[in-house]
Amino acid sequence: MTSMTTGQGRPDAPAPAEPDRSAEAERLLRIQEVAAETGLTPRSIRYYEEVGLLRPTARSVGDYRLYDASDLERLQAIKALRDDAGLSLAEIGQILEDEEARRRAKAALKAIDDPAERAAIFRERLASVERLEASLRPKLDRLQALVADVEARKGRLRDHVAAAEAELQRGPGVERGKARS
Amino acid sequence: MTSMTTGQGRPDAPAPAEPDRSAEAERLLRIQEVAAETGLTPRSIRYYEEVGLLRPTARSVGDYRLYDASDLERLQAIKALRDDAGLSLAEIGQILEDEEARRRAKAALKAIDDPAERAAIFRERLASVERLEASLRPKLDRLQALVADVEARKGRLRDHVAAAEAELQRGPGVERGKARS
DNA sequence: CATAACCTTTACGTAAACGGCAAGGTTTGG
DNA sequence: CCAAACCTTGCCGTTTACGTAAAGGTTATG
Repeated sequence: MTSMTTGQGRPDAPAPAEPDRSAEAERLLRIQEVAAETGLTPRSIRYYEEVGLLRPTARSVGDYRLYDASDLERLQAIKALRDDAGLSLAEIGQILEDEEARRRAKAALKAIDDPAERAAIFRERLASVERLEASLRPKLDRLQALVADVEARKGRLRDHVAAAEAELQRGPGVERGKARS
Repeated sequence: MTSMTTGQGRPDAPAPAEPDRSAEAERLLRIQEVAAETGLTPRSIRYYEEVGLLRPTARSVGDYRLYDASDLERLQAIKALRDDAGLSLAEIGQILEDEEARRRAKAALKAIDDPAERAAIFRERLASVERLEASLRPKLDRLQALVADVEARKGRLRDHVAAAEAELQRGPGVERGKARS
């Protein structure tokens, strides 16, 4: 679920002659099923399409949107970036484009033999994930600090609760000593 | 900067007889200075007041908003919760109220001697920070997973870059072995 | 083949979080 | 005391990310 490698690149599949064969029965889902599975609403999914975050793999004869597994992944990635990282759809769009550029570069590598060119492609891919990291890391760090702070306070309060309950057990009448916080 | 203990509770100070004395020259800032210091806009600060997130410590004769250090802290906390944790102003409001309730409970403790009552107050405070933690922890965990994922990819790409550059150094003509990316 | 359940596009509505402007009062340096 | 810089309270506008309803095709099922 953390794969984040959610390709929107299907440059001509081997033509869907007969629907569903080749082992794993590639069922296509309609928008409501996708919504149920991702926890998004159909409206949101259509909206994401509207702003260019994903196109459904296919359309039915009657123009129903049809999604495959990779679309699912992509939507889950979008949701994660939105909810967990709190990014705007615009930022998410950038990230996904970057992601695709990396995928294309990776694919292109197979056809390239010149070592210098290969090195250049690797460096570019590296720079791209570093940009991605740069967009997430600060938030992570600060959130981590925030939570650590809360944790510390929780620990102190646990101690205080324990102490207070111990005092309760020992019976009252005992004057309490200084205790901060 | 991670204190997060930003009190909006000033129950009657010893009356500001002469402005500025008592060691640390408690200067009050006007909205623009506060904006500069917090990275917020004056508009946002007024808006936060409008929705009840903070009231300035004082007003000048001419009704200018005047903020003190604790207001600064509170605004920084708001900003952290908004930007890092990605919470809505409504959620932030809840959290700050909780925070204040804890502060009041803490203050009340000093006057209470009954151990049972003290224990109860501690338990309530504990429950409160646990709610706060519950609102932050899931995001942190998932963000962490996301970043770890990105990190891993970065590591792999670093290796590939290194390998490619090594190959460059060794000179061309060498057929490259299989390498999964 | 009828019909319920689902889908389509189009379009208007909304909540959140401000941005920006107008009209007018306040502070402060010179 | 006066002008520049800053502030106030409206109040309308905007962007983002959808919600919701309308009008009308599509699919699955008995």
